[in-house]
Amino acid sequence: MLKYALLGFLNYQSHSGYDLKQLMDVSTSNFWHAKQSQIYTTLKKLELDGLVTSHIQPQESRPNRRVYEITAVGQADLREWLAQPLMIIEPRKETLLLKLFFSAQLNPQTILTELRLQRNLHQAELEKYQTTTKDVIRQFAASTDMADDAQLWEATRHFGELYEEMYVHWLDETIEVVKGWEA
Amino acid sequence: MLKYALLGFLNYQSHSGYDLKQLMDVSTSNFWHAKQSQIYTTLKKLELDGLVTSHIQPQESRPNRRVYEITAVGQADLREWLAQPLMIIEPRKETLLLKLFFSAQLNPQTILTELRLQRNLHQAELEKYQTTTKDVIRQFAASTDMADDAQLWEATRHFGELYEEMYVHWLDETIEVVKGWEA
DNA sequence: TTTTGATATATAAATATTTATATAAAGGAA
DNA sequence: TTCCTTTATATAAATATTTATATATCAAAA
Repeated sequence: MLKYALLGFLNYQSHSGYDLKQLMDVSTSNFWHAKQSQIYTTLKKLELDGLVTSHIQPQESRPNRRVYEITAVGQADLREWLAQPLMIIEPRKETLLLKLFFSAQLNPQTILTELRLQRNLHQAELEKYQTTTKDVIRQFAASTDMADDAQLWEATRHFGELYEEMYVHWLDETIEVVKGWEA
Repeated sequence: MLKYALLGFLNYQSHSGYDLKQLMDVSTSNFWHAKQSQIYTTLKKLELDGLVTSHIQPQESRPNRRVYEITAVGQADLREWLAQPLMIIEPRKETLLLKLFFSAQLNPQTILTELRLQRNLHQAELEKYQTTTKDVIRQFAASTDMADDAQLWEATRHFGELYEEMYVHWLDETIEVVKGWEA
């Protein structure tokens, strides 16, 4: 699926692998992420498959960049994927829940330490969505004529906010449950 | 990480690969899932590593079962993993959000069809957590003396409920945003 | 009587992802 | 002047996961 994340960005404009990693880290990391190595190898494969082309862009005082652009075939592939409705619920993987599920034998203090640590992390993440991320999208929306794009990006940001709000709420509840064991 | 899901179940009692697949499907699928093939190959690897042992249990009128039990080494490994607090936020992957992020050029009707389809799926999933899943855990809690386990399982069930509630709410909101484009 | 579904295990092949490492140059900090 | 960070690409190796296929038996349904 990284394939479509890369094609999606390249459909706006050409980018190097390095660019694409930065873009994903600041925009899609809420719902899609990838390591640098996977991005480079996937771009290579996309080029082999004719969905993108690349050329070297020489630079002074910096290493040369390999810039990728999407082909007509790549655009068609992307459009087809986007138009095809997703018919299933994406299965989640949540390590914290897996650990908690098997933690009844553990010292309650050990569980509480973990839950409180996670609460801090998720609270910070929530605040990031409510401030930094929100501002970035607001400024972007004001500076371009891509109003529809900005509205969809805001929708994905809001998902992040609602998710972290829910998560913090659930952690608070679950902390209370485990606290009850100590009495 | 499937490793720890399997060790977690085997720490309660011995199971075959087939059992473990059924167990995961009805209990952890909310936050951890695996295909049958991955379960069988992972069990084989756990045995090689000395974390579990196995023996053939002959059956009449059914194929023989290979039953796995956890070793002392396996128990120690599991306990260490459980006691080690998770220090990061698990990165998510949500295909629907990835598609939405790149969908501004699409016909609004195409987006709305997908969002409404997803709304139905998530609403059904929400109701499953609120009824079937809740009952299963309630009955389990009433029938055993594993009160702490039951409370943690209920916590993971409630996560599923809160998540789907949030998801349906977000879909409703997002549907309204895209509806606004048609006017 | 044939097919379907449930019970059961196993492996091959492909794909996806992570971890680790190598290279290289500029600029700023210590 | 040495070290650290940022910019930039690339590959090897390991791990994780999915898809597909094969085999075998019994019971119930069509």
